[in-house]
Amino acid sequence: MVKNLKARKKPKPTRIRDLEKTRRDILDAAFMEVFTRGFQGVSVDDIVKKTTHTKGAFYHYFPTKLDLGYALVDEVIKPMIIDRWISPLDTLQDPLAGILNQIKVLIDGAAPEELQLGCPLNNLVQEMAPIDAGFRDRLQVALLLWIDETNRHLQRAKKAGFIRADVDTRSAAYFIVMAHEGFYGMLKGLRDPRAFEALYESLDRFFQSISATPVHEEPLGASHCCHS
Amino acid sequence: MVKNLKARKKPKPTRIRDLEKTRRDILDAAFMEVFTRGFQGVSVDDIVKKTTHTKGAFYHYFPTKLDLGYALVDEVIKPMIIDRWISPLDTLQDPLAGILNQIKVLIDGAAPEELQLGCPLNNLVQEMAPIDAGFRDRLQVALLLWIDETNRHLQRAKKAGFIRADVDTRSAAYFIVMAHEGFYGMLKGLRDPRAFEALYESLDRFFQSISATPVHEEPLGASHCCHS
DNA sequence: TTGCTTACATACTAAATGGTATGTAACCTG
DNA sequence: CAGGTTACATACCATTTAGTATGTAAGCAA
Repeated sequence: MVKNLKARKKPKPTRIRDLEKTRRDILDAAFMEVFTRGFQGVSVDDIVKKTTHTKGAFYHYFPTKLDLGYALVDEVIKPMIIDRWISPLDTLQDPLAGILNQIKVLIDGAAPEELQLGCPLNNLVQEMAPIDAGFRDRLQVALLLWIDETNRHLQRAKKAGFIRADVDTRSAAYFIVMAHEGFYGMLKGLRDPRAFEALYESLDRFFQSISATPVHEEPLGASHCCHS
Repeated sequence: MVKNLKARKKPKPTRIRDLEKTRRDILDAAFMEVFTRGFQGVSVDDIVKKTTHTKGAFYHYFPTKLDLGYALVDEVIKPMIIDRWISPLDTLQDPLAGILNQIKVLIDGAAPEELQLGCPLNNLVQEMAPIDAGFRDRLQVALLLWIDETNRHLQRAKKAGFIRADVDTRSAAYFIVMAHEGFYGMLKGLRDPRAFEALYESLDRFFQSISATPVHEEPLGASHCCHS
């Protein structure tokens, strides 16, 4: 009866089955489970238990568990990289300062227990890249996307005079992504908050070493260059 | 008969059962398996298949699979850290240059397929730290060991005048260990050899930024400081 | 309304998993 | 050499695992 009521309003108003949503539900639940316990650490049953759906739905959308993993990289993690680390820099004049700031914002905004889970991309790289070619290829694409987009911003910063002319922006982009991975990885291993300060300070020092403007808006101690 | 022959030579010459060796065999095989496929990715059966022993031997020495994992951290990985990253610096005047050099030596000396396996410590941190407290504690101890010992060398370098006086050696030690983890992690994800050069170049730049001697024996391009 | 297709739910299976029970030969102590 | 203990090997078990077979209701085209 409720059904009829709704059904008469519009031609296609009530969808008891929401195609997009079901798939997305499974994908989102899978992301959280895999993020917290690793791909090999969660079972398909674990994942569906976290949704309102069942195994039938799972295997309707994903032929195998591996295919779900691949979808996780392509449809959840890649957009997340863009969303968290690339897009926020779009409107900034100096992306270099923006990257450091973004790290601080995301670290400060995250719950401590979330921080200990590390970086979703890095987790999957460490766990799955050596043992599955499908993961390996997709994770490499995701990493290169991050590096390429970071490089784009660095080139822009270089043109604008924020980065010294002798700096190879691509190498720096590699390093920045590497630092992210190492940073989150260390936070995961050392639950010491002092780790954050130490790492942040050293990252800042590196950024200053490639920066054309020796002092940032927030100088950490004195200027680090040319005062021996 | 061979047995008798040997047995007469010394009081306890022939050991059909070698207590230490059996345990070590299992530990070594487990290390390689876990290193390549992850702790959750290998089964106890997998491990014993790689040895000449059986499941009975395994559970004689290790009460559970988790206990084996803990032993891996304490008895294999921790000594490996000292062996690979700390001891080689003992005889060097300038540990800073030594660290960079050691990275190069170990990377060059490793087979490409071994490099793609990443760092044994980092692998376990990423996989197991969030899901098991026993691993978490031991891995943290291992990381802090690495950081503390690195710091010791940096303090020595600072006293000897190789590191600038304003540098916080402990922060730098954190950063160096972080860079190792990130470095190996990236090499694992990006199988591009150019990644190594890019990362190495940026690492070198960071080291120069904390170094008191602006130019190393192998200057990468011109001096990076004070020539704007 | 009819009838076909899609989107799931339920029940099941074969294999793998961590762990145990039990047997047995090696080793030590007396 | 007798008797007990240690160091394993073998066979087994309960549970979990990815994946499948089958049932069924929703949605749609005619």
